[in-house]
Amino acid sequence: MAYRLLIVEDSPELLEIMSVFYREEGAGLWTVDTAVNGNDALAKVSDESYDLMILDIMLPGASGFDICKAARSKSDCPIIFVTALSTDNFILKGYETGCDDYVIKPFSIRHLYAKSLALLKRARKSDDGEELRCGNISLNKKTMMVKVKGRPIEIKSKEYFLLLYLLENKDAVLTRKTILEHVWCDDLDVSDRIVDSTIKRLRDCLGEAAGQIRTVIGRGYRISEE
Amino acid sequence: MAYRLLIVEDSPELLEIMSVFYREEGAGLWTVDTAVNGNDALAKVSDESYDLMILDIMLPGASGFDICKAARSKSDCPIIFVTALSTDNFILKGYETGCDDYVIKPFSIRHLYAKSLALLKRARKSDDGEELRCGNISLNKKTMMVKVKGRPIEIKSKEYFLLLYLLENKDAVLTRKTILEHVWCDDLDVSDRIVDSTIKRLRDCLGEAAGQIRTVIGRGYRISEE
DNA sequence: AATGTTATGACACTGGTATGACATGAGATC
DNA sequence: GATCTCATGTCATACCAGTGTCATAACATT
Repeated sequence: MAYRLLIVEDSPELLEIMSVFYREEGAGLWTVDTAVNGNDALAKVSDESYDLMILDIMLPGASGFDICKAARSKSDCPIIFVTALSTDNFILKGYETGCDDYVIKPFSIRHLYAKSLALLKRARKSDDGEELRCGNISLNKKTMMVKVKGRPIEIKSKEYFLLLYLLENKDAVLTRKTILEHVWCDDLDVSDRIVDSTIKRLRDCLGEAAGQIRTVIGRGYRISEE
Repeated sequence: MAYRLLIVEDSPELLEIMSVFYREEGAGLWTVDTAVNGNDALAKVSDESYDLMILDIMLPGASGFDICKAARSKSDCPIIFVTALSTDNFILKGYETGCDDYVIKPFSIRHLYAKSLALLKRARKSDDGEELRCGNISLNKKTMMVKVKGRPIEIKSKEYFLLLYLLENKDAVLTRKTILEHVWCDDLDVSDRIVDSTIKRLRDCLGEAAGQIRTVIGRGYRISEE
């Protein structure tokens, strides 16, 4: 799954260099979209959604600051300003507008690329990709496949949703009550001993990874690595 | 609640400038801890837990890279390298080691400060808030996880709820009676010596942070920072 | 030194949890 | 529609960790 990148830069040469670099270096990691002026960029920002934006500040039409503001009103996608304006005031204005980083021209493209990866890594932590992992267990929300040590396993519906809920709250102790509310949300007139039974069945499914589901006596259950 | 910042820098003057700036500018936003050499820094990283680290690379003793690696093995706290080494190779090595940003000396401290805030903002998104902290102990009400110096510890149900009650009344002296009413609310026909036993077991769990729970003879117990 | 208070370790027991067998009911198959 | 099959909920039982009690040691206060 490629990350969507938007580069806004009014110098066509630099734009070309950057987009080629991101396309080549990542070997398909990035889908690069570009704009050469502020208004185009604004239109793209409002229409599309991106995983990372690299914005020049001085642009024909709207400025980089305007684009950043527009983007922020919609999402919190990481934003890097790339510009020749190196006075403290400009830089601080950039951060106030809500950017994540500020790179001054001339710059090393490898350096910029490394920054992009670091930023993406941190931003991705907060959003939920479709693959949840914990130790030897991985669950794909899209395909609803669960794997242990990379091998797919058979899993029934209730066990699947219980595992999903546990994984979405990795390391957290979940009480039977909370689990019931989230996994049996519709009919709450079941005994909360059902959680025990389902945990048992889930552990059976997980085989050697069963130990990752810990019982926390008096409080509930939690899933963790190792 | 203040954010814990670690600055590692072998030039005492620069270290002083930076720590003063963070303390003044944030007006209490930061608790600044410092180290002037690699080995001190390594010790601090393994003992304490921080919300942000600013690391010089060239240091007497262990290098900034070493410190970064050590920190990463334990937490994913944001890390900024600050150094005069500006060759591409060094910068890329920094990012490979897992830093979040790389600032080249000489640098603007306001710029660095703005970066710190941006990074903190992003890092905080991914963690699950509402943490009660007191000295080396932290308790997350949502995940029911208790950490000492940033390391999770095993804790049983009664001990957990006792610790929670103490932390919610940090620095206050709590009598056995009050504690019983709040932690054993349902069955009050227990002897109030049970509080002593549970305090003992809680102290055992807390290990080196056990001393934070003080006995106040004739009155009860209280929790405080050192 | 005497007295009251707390720490500590051993022990017993209770209540929460694991587990397997069984009941139920919704779909699938004929 | 009858039958089969499987997923899911319930229950009884056994087990054991967590919790409460107590006796004794250590400590604080007078």
